[in-house]
This record gives sequence, structure tokens and C-alpha cells, in this order.
Amino acid sequence: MERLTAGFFERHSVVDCARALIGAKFLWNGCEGRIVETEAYAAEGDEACHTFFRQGARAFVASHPAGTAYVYLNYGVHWLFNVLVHGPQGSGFVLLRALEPLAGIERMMERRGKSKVHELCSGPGKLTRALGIDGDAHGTPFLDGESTGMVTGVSASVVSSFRIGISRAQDLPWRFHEDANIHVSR
DNA sequence: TACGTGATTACC
DNA sequence: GTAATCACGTAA
Repeated sequence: MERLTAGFFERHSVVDCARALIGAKFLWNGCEGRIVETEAYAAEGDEACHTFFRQGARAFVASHPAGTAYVYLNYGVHWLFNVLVHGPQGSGFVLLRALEPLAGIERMMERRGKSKVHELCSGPGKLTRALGIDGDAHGTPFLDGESTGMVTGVSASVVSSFRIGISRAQDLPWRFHEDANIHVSR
């Protein structure tokens, strides 16, 4: 097990990063979770990516290094957490969609107001709430943080499927999750 | 199945 | 200025 660095998000494509992160650990200020679900968004050629319809997202990609957190408010309610990728085939984002809670579970329960472990981080908006992530994390190099980052890990079996909750580019099988894991979303 | 909620964008 | 859209979660 070793800490992931920006280099990881430069050596692999966005899709490869999304797949490879399944099984890795996500550390955030005392809380820890195993990544069990992700999605890839490509900055070029992917109509579902923010870069396709948001100037601010394009500016963000152009002005930040790989490994930077891209955090935004969705539906006016939910913060969603992404990692910026500058891969060999182009840039993009990996969206963290679900975690298997490993540490700081009491704190997650407080923030979520739920007591079942599989309901704490089983969705992109749920996991940010559980870990206390909000807009302050946007633009930060969290991989290098003292109490934030990612650590390599393995997954028994990774399944790919279509991305959830989007209206464009629904044909790309860029959602990845660990098979038969109760902590994946919906 | 319905809807809150607010940032961002396009277009007056 | 207005209106549409939106990588969701919850209650019902």
C-alpha cells in the first residue's frame, strides 16, 4: 500500500484512473473509506463532462495540475467530489460515487443522521456529506494533504456499466464499481 | 414519482 | 434582468 501522487493521474487515462481507483482508500480528515464506485468524464469529446457546457470547468482544467480536487454543488444541495486527471489521451475528471466506510464511522453517522453503515457513503452526494466535504475543498491539491489523500488498494472484481443521472453521452460505459458490494449507490 | 435548491450559462 | 439545466437524495 502506497500513497497515490499526481503522477498516477498523469500516467493513466481518465477511464483507466476511474477503474484503477476501485479498491483504493480515500482519506479525509480522520475519516477513511474504500472506493467502490467511480465514473470517468473526459474533458474532450464527452458531452456529459462539465467542460462541454461550462467555461469555468475548462478554465479549471487548464489552470490546475493533475490530482487537484474539483468539487461542485449539484442541484443546489449536494457537493460532488472529483479528481482532475491529465492523462496521456487527454484531461478529465474521476467522480467518486461511493465508499465503503473504514474509519471515522461514528463521525459519518453524525453528519449523515443515519446509523446503517451501508447508507453513509453509498452515493456521490452522501459521501461528501459523510466526510464533511464542501466547496472549501475545490481546487485543493488534496493528494498532498497531511490528513487527506489516497492510498493504493485492490478490488476482487470490477464491473463497468453506464453512467448514472446524465442526459447526454449515456452510451459510454464509464461507470465502475466493485461487484456485489453493498456500499455502491442505489 | 415528485421536488427542493442554487451555481452556471445562454439569451434577452 | 429571465429561464433552463443539472454527474442527487429523500419522503411518500
